[in-house]
Amino acid sequence: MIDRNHLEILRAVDDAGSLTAAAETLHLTQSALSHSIRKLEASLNTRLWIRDGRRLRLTQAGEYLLALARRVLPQLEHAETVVSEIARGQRGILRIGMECHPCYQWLLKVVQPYLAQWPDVDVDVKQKFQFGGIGALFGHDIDLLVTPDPLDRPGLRFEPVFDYELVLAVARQHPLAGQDWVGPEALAQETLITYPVPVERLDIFTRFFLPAQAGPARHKVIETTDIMLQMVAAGRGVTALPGWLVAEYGQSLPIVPVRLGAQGLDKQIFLGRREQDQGIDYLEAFMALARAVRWDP
Amino acid sequence: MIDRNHLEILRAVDDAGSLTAAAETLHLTQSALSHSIRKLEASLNTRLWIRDGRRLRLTQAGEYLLALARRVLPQLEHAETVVSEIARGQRGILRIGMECHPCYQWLLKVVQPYLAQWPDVDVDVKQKFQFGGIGALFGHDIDLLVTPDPLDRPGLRFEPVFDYELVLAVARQHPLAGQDWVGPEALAQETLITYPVPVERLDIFTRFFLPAQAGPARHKVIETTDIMLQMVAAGRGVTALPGWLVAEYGQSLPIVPVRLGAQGLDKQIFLGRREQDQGIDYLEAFMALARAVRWDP
DNA sequence: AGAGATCCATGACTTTCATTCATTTATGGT
DNA sequence: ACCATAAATGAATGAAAGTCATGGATCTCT
Repeated sequence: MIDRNHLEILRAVDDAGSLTAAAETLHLTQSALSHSIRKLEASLNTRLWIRDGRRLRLTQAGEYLLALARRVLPQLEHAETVVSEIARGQRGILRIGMECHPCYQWLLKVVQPYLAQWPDVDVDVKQKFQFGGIGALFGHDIDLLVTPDPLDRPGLRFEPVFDYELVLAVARQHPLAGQDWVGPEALAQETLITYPVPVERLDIFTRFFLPAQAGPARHKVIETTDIMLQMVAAGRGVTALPGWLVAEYGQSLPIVPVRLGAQGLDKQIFLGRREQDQGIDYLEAFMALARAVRWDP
Repeated sequence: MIDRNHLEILRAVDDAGSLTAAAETLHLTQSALSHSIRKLEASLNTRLWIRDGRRLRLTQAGEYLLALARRVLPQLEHAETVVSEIARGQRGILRIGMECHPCYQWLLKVVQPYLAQWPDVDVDVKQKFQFGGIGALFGHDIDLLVTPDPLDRPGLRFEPVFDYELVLAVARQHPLAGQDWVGPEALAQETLITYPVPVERLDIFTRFFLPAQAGPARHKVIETTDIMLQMVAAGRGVTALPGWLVAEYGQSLPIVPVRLGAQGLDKQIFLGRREQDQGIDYLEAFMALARAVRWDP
């Protein structure tokens, strides 16, 4: 059984040139080393050194193990520093879950400076969850959840990270483009484009159409924000998105925002995490950055 | 201090799924493992597992160490089998020293079947020695020495591996080509080509020219046998080489052998090794093969 | 809800093993 | 021949790893 000790001795003896000198560097007595190597040789059933005069020379088996030591020991030593970094929260993998399609744009704005600040932390973003975002948080599949629905459960903590208004994005030459706001009935002849999620999780339905017992003429689903807004710009439909996002895309595409209802649809995005993770530096740092980032100037 | 034990435990717990099951496979009690991991965690100042219900889940630090274990443990295990192979003389590096230029051709004929027979033994051939071939043997720079001079020293053993005749190689159309043999004075007008070694180590001088107080007209040195014989074939000189070697090259080049002196110059090549190396399988095997190989049909 | 089974944690104790101390043996240099 | 230096050895010791017995927590099944 080759133990770390043994590799350590192999290396020290080779570096120091003699048992006595190696014992010094290992803060042991020469006797201890002599006993150790004798025992190791016995367990391997091989000589690793042969006495040549009053110095030791490695046998071929010894040479082989020395090479192993020089290969393996640095890995173990490095692992110790890495573990201590992880322990102090200075290194790790931050796995972020997303339950809110347009938030991806926002997340990018946080992750970018974050990665620069924490070079030893890897960020991983997941979007599909077998048991929902909360389940993923509980099951330790993710460490942070970006969601519009802060389901308050013991063991979890949700915190709003930004407020925004959900607006209707329409093409610039669309008849509705000039209006201050639109009501549900004004969209009765329109095509509504949304992300492919259940209607009960779309605020445009739950808070806009349903209360008025109204609905759009057609409903199409599209996966990506870019294509979605290309469609809107082409006059092929309208969609509900965060105001800041529409404003941003408005700079490159002929689309404009229109308020939904007289008061507008206000929303909040929350960042959820496990209570027990409190105190992990790189996680706290992400929260702080998330709160700080402004998304529309 | 991360020890092999610890990695072993990390892996076993992950494989078995629980402490209790891992204890089984490691032939330890569950209690022993519990104590061990507790101590390891204390020494690293980090939790590696967190209790999740009645099962253990790895923390990030734990995951990292598990990855380390899966990387490092197989190396240690493999090393153990390699060492035992080396111990049984079934694996190693055979370092052969050469003090005899033309022997290289012969060596190739031995090494070729040897490598096939001993796939786990590497062969290394060295030709330059700071303190001579004997010194290299004593200094463990080489394990075998191929030499024409068996310097008998305590601790070393030399064994003749083949006898041959040193002959003069001349171009086929050379005036001497038809003769049964040549005397020293017959070469008084010739150019002699040799390897670049001191004259006192060239038999053609020590045993042929010097006793007759004669010598060649010119003496050129060339490193390689191939070029040397190209020169001879081109009529640019003559050279002294093993008969079997000249015969072999004679098949592709217009060169022929001529006996040196009426009786010819007989030589022997020896293989030397350290006495203490007796019993090393792959070394003995090389000796046996060396004795067995026939070099001229 | 309760009983039983399963799993991990813990403390006291025992055993094993690494380490030290004191000495001997071997080897080189002067 | 003598001294300095290096490794080996054996007995003694102490720390670390292991066991045993037990308790607490959690999950499952009825």
